[in-house]
Amino acid sequence: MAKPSKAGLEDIARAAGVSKMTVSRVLRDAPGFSEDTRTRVLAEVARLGYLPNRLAAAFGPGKSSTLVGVCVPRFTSQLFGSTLAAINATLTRLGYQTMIGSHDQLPEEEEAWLRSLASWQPAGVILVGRRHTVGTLALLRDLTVPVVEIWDLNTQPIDVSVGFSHYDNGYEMGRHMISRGRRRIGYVGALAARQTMGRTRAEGFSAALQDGGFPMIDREVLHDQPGFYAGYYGAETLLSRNPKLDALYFHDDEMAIGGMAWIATRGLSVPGDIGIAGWGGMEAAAIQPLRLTTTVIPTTRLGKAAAEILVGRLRGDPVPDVTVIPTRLVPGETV
Amino acid sequence: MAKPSKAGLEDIARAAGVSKMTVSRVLRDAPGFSEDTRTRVLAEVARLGYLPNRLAAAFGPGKSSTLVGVCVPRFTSQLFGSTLAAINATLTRLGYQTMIGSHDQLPEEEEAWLRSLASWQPAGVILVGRRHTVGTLALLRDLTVPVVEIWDLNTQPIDVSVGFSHYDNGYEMGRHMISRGRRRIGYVGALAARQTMGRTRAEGFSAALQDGGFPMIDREVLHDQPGFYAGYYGAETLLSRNPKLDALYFHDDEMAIGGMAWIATRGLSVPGDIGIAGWGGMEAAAIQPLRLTTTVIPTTRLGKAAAEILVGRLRGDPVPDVTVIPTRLVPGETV
DNA sequence: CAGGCATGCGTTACCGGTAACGTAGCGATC
DNA sequence: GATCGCTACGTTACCGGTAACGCATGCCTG
Repeated sequence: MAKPSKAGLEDIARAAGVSKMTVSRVLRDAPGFSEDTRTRVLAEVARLGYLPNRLAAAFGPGKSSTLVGVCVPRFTSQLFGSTLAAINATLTRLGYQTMIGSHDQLPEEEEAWLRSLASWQPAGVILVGRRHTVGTLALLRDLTVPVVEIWDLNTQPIDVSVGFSHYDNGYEMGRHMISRGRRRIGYVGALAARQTMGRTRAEGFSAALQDGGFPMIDREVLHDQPGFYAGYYGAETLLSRNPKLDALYFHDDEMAIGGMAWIATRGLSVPGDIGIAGWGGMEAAAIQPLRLTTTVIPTTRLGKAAAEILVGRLRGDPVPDVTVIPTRLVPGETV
Repeated sequence: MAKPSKAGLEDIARAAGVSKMTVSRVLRDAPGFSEDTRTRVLAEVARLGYLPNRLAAAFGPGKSSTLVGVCVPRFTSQLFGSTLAAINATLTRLGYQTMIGSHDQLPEEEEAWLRSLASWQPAGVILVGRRHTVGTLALLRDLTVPVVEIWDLNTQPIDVSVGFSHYDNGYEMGRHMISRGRRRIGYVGALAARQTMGRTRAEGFSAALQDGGFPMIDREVLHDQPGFYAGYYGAETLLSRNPKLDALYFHDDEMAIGGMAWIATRGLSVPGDIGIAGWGGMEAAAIQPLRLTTTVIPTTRLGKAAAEILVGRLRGDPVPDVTVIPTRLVPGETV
């Protein structure tokens, strides 16, 4: 009751009549102790309310860190949020702790975060995206720990990659639109100044339109963060400039819904006058009068897989370099 | 170029012709060195690409940790996400690192997270909410570090509190509805099994209706996570049971928007047939045809304030025990 | 000019675990 | 019965920083 958190290995050892090292072995389940000793030690651990000091464990030359760094673009996205939740839950369940950061789609911020993380001697790193600065690559090389690049599949990963191809996502949606008879197609994006994965989707989308014989008519990429209002405003800008467009592909579902809201104010009909597609499979689409045509991303599955693969690497298990998490284009009623 | 990350204080010391301790003093800007020495040391630090080992720094008896634990209910909420982003950005700017966790509105999960955090010897803790297990309280007492409770204002905080009163938020909205002539009022909530702050708002709301002479007619609190679809379904359930309700207060804006979507499918008009109010000031409300009546929460300001107050406590500055972040009821066109 | 004190360092010990190594006791083997 | 090898521990050193302390040197003051 006095000061439970102050008890260290030494205290347990004294109380159990063994050495520090034996207590350490019991707690880590390392070989070298009898069943009898184990029982005595665990009893004292419970009685004294021993709390391990991971700092000390991760510090020594053996460096048995249980710390994993995770860096996402931002905290305010539903998709990144649920991926993060899955990663965090899985790593916690497997006995690891996460140190989470965000980089706002700026590679330099990612490097700054990684530099800060490195000073905590992490056991592994999970990064969203595959575009990194040379400084980041050098730091990762020096760290010599497993690195999992997620979300945007990297076929030549630094270490291992888990995700899917944004290019293919865009390409698939482009083909889908053409197959539905759309001919005058536009694109509405966000975060124009950043190297987003939405840009990669737009490239795939554009290529599909080109290959299908109906090249993209126009695009509007805002500087804002993606979101409902950005979609609303983007649709307004693009359709005012090009009223004859018969389909729009948006950066994501929220923007698509925002775009449909603007279209509704103009008295135009979806999909009659104009077809709409989003991306992500976000919850907001659930309450739309029409089911939104979109690409569903299994965020939880992706996060769980990423965490498990990282732990596999940490344990030395053989893991695949590249793990594809399949996405699904779900045709709705909007194209 | 060889192995920059391997350089330690010892290496810098040797290269600069001084002792480890002097290098340490220079880097921490602790008194006890000349300007000349400083220049030499910093030159070697830059040349050798020295990376500090925070593990070692936080480890010793001096325990100068720069680690701050932050625990939020979940990662997939826009409001918690933007608060988290503000906390993280502010702490990073001030030279701290964050270790983030989630507890899913379960006090036991918060305790488990805190136990895990404690083993990293953090310098401070930020918790969302003010309901904690006895185990959590005991751990916090043993840790003897600053604790900032945010979001839900605690007038008798463990250490310090930054936030606003959810009860008052609800009460204010109750009065507002009555002042707008609403008389048969209902409530739609979520996460029925958890001690959410939405429940506190509902209590304040109910009290205002009682005090105003028009007690709450009915309520529907779903077990689901709050979200568009929960709002849709909750409105359906409640209004099917009680078709004569003339106003609904929702757990948050997303649920309110979901509720309006269901109402639209029934051909009812907002605010003509039924008044709607949400909570949070979420972005989804921006694209609604009608401006949603809601309470706007300054999440960024709250997060920034919380982080700054924590750092103030860490530096020993005098900080207020209780900091109120004012929220704003914004009457829209839906009540 | 002795004494006091600030400045600018170096030396030592230590934090709490863990790797590496040493060793006592005991049964099995040749 | 001497050797071997295994089990179940104890001992020691060490990780990389920092607090505490020691100690010259130079300057100021009475």
